[in-house]
Amino acid sequence: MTALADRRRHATRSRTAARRAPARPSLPALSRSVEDYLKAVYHLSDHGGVATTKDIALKLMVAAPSVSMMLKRLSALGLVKRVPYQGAQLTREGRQAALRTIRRHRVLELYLTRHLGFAWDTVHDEAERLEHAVSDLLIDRMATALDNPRYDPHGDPIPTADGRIESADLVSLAAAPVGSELELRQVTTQDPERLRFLADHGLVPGLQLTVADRQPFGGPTTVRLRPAGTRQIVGMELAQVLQCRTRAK
Amino acid sequence: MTALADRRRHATRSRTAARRAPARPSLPALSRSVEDYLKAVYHLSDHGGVATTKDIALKLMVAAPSVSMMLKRLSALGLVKRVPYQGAQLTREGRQAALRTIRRHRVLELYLTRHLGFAWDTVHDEAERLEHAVSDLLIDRMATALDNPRYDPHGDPIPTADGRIESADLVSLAAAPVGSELELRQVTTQDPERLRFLADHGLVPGLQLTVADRQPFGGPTTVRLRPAGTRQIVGMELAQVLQCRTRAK
DNA sequence: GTTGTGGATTAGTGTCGACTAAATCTCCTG
DNA sequence: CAGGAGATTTAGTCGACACTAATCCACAAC
Repeated sequence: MTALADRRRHATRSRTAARRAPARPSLPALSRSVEDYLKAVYHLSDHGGVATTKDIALKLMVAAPSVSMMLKRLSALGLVKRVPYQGAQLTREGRQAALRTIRRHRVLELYLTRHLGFAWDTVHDEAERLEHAVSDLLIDRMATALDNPRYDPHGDPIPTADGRIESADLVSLAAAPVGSELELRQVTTQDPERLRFLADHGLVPGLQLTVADRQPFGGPTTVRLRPAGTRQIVGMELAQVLQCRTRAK
Repeated sequence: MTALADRRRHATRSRTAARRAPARPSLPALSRSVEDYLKAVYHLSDHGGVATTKDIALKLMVAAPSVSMMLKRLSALGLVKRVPYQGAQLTREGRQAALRTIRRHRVLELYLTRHLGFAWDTVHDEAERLEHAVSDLLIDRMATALDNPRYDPHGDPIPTADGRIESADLVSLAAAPVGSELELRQVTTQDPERLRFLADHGLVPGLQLTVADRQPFGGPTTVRLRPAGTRQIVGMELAQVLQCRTRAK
């Protein structure tokens, strides 16, 4: 709970004593909806925070009351902890379930690009539908065919089959100081248009670059690409989406 | 209609004048359930017959009233023609939709066996779930990667992207006269145990064989395999599942 | 402290697709 | 041609998930 229930705990007016969730062994077969909600909560409460009803509703494009209802169900299933009017976080089980779905999604994305000729700006929607239908066995076969990859086409880390995920310490290109020598690691957008633009300009994970210049007041950033040495001007919105690792000088 | 509404047409007590279905252009995005029902009707009314409520219910493992309800909906959507208490057949549109789903299923089965190391007795369930989630684009990519195959791992013909399907004129091994020289073309079971047995004994599509002997009264059939010349005894139930083409002597 | 406002929840519905129980129809048989 | 068996449909529910409208809570601002 941590960030969730520190104060105003009494606001729950001691509600019906949280039912036991029977410690599911492994695969209770979650519905598509449940998986989507768990993913949303995972992404929104990413770094120790709390997912609010509104944010979940926006992300999943449903009305707020639908979220309230579903969070109540997920809470009864033992997949989230929530404090009414405050927000929700995943339990350990909920987190495992979310990571299983995310693993499926990311392995699928990579497989579609590597083995079936999809461009990186078109795989998201396909993976979004398939992630609810594939078996873990199929995902593992795909992962094997891909040589157990660690990152998807956008640079996001792929959770392992046993539910571990790498947490990288990255900095947005928009926040990196001028002069930084960086390696582009993740591209955190799914907008096809942006992705196509980025690919066209060589801005894909693995790229080595140096921050050459930045206009003040959120203006564009100029980066120098390695090894070619060409320069590229990246607008603010795009720079925010490019997550980088600082590289040894 | 043909076989459906020849007699007892008045049994419909002139019901509310069949609503217009608005001649959908191409892809109205059918639900998983609808696709399953269409497939069931397709398979059950295969050779000009009629699919009955009971048979559909058995095949889909649902209760009969669920089938009645759904057939009414499908009829309203213009996907089946039905005569109450008699049965249902697909319309042209329904048949196209069913073939689209079947194409997806069979391409998936073949892809899973050829490219991801699945055995032919394990692909059915996986394909059954995936067929409702994959895009036509993905299926076409898989088909291309497979070099536009004509048959799935069990020998069933794969419908083309524009909805044509090969109709083969096959005879069951159980019905082939002694002395026939045959090529095994299709294996019409999805039972994993049988499939494993068949594969273990080399009884897979493409096999050349000769009917050497048959016990009377539905007893086992003995076949001689080509080119090895070894003999194999096949029980009645299995023989019925092996569909063959007669081969030039 | 009261109060206003925006976010959250409850209340009440609707749809899809399943179910059981109770009619109803078809068609075979005597 | 009357009955009856079995298949089919109707009637009434239910659960999962969505919605809108109305109410409720939290928190910041006075």
